[in-house]
Amino acid sequence: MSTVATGTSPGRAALLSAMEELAREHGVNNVGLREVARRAGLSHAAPTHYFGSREGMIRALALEGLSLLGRELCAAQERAAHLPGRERLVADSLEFVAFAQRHPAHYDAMFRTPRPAQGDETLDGARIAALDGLRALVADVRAAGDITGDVETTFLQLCALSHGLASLAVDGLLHGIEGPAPAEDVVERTIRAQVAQLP
Amino acid sequence: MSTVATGTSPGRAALLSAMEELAREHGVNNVGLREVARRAGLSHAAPTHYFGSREGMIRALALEGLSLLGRELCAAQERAAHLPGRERLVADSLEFVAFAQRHPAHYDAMFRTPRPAQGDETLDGARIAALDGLRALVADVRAAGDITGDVETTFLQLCALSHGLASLAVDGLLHGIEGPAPAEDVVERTIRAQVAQLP
DNA sequence: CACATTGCTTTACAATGTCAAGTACCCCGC
DNA sequence: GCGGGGTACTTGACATTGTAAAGCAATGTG
Repeated sequence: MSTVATGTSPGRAALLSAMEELAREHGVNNVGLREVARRAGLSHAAPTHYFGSREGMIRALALEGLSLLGRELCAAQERAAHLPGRERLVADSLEFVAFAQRHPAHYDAMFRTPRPAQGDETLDGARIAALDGLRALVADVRAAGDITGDVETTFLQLCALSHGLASLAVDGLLHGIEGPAPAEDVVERTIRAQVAQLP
Repeated sequence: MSTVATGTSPGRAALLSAMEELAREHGVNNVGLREVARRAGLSHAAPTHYFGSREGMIRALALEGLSLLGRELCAAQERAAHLPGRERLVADSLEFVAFAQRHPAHYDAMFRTPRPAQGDETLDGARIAALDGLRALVADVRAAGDITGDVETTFLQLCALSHGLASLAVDGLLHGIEGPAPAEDVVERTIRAQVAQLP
């Protein structure tokens, strides 16, 4: 073969998980192809073989993370299905932030890999799909009469707030902006206030 | 000299502005010390001389950006001083997002340079200082009786929402999440809705 | 048995970040 | 007017990186 290889294979999976470990430690843009290969016990060119380039490898991590996020948001929704409408919004938003903290490397690759990697439509599609559960939830809760605001506006408010909080939390910036309270409490308080204010 | 050099000097300024150009084009973590030096017309080691390391150079860009942001948020506040309380909150939040779009390289360095660079207290201090105007504004507007919610919570809501929107906008992700409406309209609509909902 | 595909490896190269030393210039005390 | 010390760099070297090209064993497939 000349370029990028098949979908799954033990080597590929080993590389991805090695990359995740390293990105967790050093930040996603400080991981080297060769270091990843070393940790996975393969030759230095194995990552290029599977992912085509450094950027391709990050992209692969992003795709993996997006499908994970989609599943976990749905799972959280099911767990919260019996709660009142607004509580379901709180639960899903909290789960979003918690996901970012649990999988910081994936999260970086998914939503925080600046400039390049723009205009990749399968990546864009995966992002939309991952968030579609949340969008549908907002529509449901509105249909049930628990909130009355415009669905798209409400959805974006929740997305942007959650993404903002998640980014600050993952980068350890919350303590810089807010006081020294534990990050999780600050996040929960803010999201709760937000959802309570929704019209 | 052995390590990092003085505060200002023509070379240093040239390097910083070369870096800003390059970071705008390729994203902040794809700029190379040597490329910056080339564009500034200096030798490949000039950046190391001034900033000590690659990380130090990004840090310098962050500090520059933070002082800029602080000034511009204050300027926006003065321009909006005659408006009703909530409109002043809208104006300052919008200015925050607009700043990120006007100075994407600085913004990345300031708020979106993951993992390392954590626990740098002069950077943390500069971040707090840059946002202090907004925090004070929230307190003012509340003191005037235009809003009633807790100052810290309201402040964090606005910060996180603005940061989230700014990040999405800068990364070109808004079109992926929201429809194809121009980013600026989406941002304005969302921020306006948010401020209107504040208790 | 020929042949393509998969799953890598080896070799090679240009470019990068960083370190150690060197150089040209300016100012200040003597 | 001259030596010494700082400033503002440069030059040279080195280990390491991302990427490209070619190769090679094993595994199907006709």
